Amino acid sequence: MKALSIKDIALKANVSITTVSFIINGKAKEKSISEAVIEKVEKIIVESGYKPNQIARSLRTGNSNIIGLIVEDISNSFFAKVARLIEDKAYKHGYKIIYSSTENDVEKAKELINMFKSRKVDAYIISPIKGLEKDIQVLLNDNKPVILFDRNLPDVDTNYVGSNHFSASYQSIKTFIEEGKKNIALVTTDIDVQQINERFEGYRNALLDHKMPYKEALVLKIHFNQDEAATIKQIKHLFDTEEIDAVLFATNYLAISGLKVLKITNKKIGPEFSVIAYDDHEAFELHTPGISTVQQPLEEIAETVIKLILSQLTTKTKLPSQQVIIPAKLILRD
Amino acid sequence: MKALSIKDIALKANVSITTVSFIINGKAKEKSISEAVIEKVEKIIVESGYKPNQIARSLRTGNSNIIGLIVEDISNSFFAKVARLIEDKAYKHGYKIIYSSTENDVEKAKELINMFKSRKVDAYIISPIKGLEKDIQVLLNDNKPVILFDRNLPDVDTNYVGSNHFSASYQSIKTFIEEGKKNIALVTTDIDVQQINERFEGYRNALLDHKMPYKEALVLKIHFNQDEAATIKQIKHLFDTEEIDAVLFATNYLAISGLKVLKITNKKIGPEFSVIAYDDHEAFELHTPGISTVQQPLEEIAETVIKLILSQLTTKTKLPSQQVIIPAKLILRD
DNA sequence: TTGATATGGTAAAACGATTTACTATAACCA
DNA sequence: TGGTTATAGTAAATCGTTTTACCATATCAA
Repeated sequence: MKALSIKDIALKANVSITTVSFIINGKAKEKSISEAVIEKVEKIIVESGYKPNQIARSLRTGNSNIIGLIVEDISNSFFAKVARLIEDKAYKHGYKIIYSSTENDVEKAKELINMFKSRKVDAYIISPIKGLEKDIQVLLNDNKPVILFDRNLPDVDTNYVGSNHFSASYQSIKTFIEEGKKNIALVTTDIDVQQINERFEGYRNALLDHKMPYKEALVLKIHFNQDEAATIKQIKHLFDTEEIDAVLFATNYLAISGLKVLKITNKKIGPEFSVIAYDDHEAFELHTPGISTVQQPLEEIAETVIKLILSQLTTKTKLPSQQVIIPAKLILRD
Repeated sequence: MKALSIKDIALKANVSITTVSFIINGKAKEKSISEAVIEKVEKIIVESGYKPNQIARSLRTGNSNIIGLIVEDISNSFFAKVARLIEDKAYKHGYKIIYSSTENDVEKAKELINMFKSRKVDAYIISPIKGLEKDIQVLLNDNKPVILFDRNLPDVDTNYVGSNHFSASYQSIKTFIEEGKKNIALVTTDIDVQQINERFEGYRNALLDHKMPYKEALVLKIHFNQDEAATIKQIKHLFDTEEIDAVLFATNYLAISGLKVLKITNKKIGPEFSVIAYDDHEAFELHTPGISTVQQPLEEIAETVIKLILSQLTTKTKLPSQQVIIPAKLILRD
């Protein structure tokens, strides 16, 4: 039982394929098709449950109504939540999302871009990594909208939506200092992306601006793809060997590992040991005591991303690139 | 700068389109194309960076190498994690995932199925809701592989991968009873899906089997799509008005709301008040004290789903439906 | 009456691949 | 020698749409 085609509809209605196509695409009036024919054809379409083959449509028109989403890891709660919001909003405008996780692997990311390209996605939403500059430039040359989010690629002139990681990080450390903390650690990752680098710089600058020493020993850079057990070990080592009274975690999964260390070692968060985590997570709110976090406004990020895409998609002319920085909020708990 | 087509390659290599196609698809040997020609064409393909247009390919062959994934909410950590695992495994076999969230809305789900159908996805992975039976049957009649997961639809004869929710729930309650709990509450949702119903039945049967009364007042069914504030209010009301010494939460997001209530009201989990949550979550491990949970084996679920899909996809003959039940584990914490 | 315009519609090319059926030559065997 | 088979490759149909260019006929203004 093959699916119906436009041909079948044309046959049933005793009109040409062209006529059916015009009606489907709402061009009937403009192409002067009579009301009677329109009604007849529409009735047949509804009755038969005919749905146009999107593949054929894409082949002919060159666009797919699909938006490609490339992130580091779709199961990370930050990305999962943004993805959901983006999907919702895209869906309302007739677009679907196809996604993939790069695992911070440049080769995989390049492959993904190529797959999306050969699938003719209409636009790209990418949380990029270094080394993708050229591939993204190719997309831009091809006149495809590309929105970077969460992380920027300074060498690529395209749209970017993200938070001000430097200032959020700076604020966090400033808060620690004002609380009288003397030995503030930073647990971050070793991936070389702007967002992570900014968090580091915010940390360092806040210290220096307040005349506090920047001690390398208090900065732990965790290798990205290692398993959690190793991460926990390293964090534990840091806590065991250094005298620390406050720590900023640069990502939520690092913070979760860190909290596990505290739990294992039975170290308590309190006046003599403070924690701030980057990117909120249910676990932080529920933790006893509550964990202060830097909250990125997911809804606004998603909204902005979609808005940028739609504006690019509807105006065929190339719009100037926009860099939208949405401030992150420091949520102090307990 | 339009993308290269197979025609361009044929022209450059001075051979026919057919020849190029055979080479691309690894049928060169079988179609007796000479080694010299193969090499020449392959060289041109590599040098020019030509990538076949998947849309055209799909139109001609009728399959897309895309698998459609339909879940309740992709941002829920359970689904996000399974989705990530499924994506990984699918990717390794050359398939991509296109996903959407139903929000438990039958109409939206039907629409999604139709969109996927018109996009000619090769297979469907669906966490279904009641009311979708007919639509899924249509897919099956169309000979498309459909794997239901997390929830089953008893009236549809297709593949299913999930946990034994009845026995996990039963075990949880039994554990409570053995600890001497007398007033065990259940916080669940009002959606009518098998998985949720089984959790309820497990609760009820465990009580009755142990000669304990089933009290309707201790079962709170939260309306699915309401916002969290309302949920918190209802749970708080339950805790305030009923004497309860243990509670089973039927989903992780309900448990999170419940834990928030405890935090707000400063009620402590301990010997006189126990909690078990369904579907693990980072917040449960980190909570003080740790929250016991029913853990579904995500990796195994994803693995099984993909295995079923691939076996269906590779054998064109219709395989008998399989129902794979992977036991859930009750993790007791603290 | 003539030329222009509106009305109502259609034929056929195009999108970029896959695949079937075919051709032409060479090699081989009896 | 003639018939069969292997080798090396190609032309053209096809998938299901959209869209361009066109054709009639009717109407209308000058």
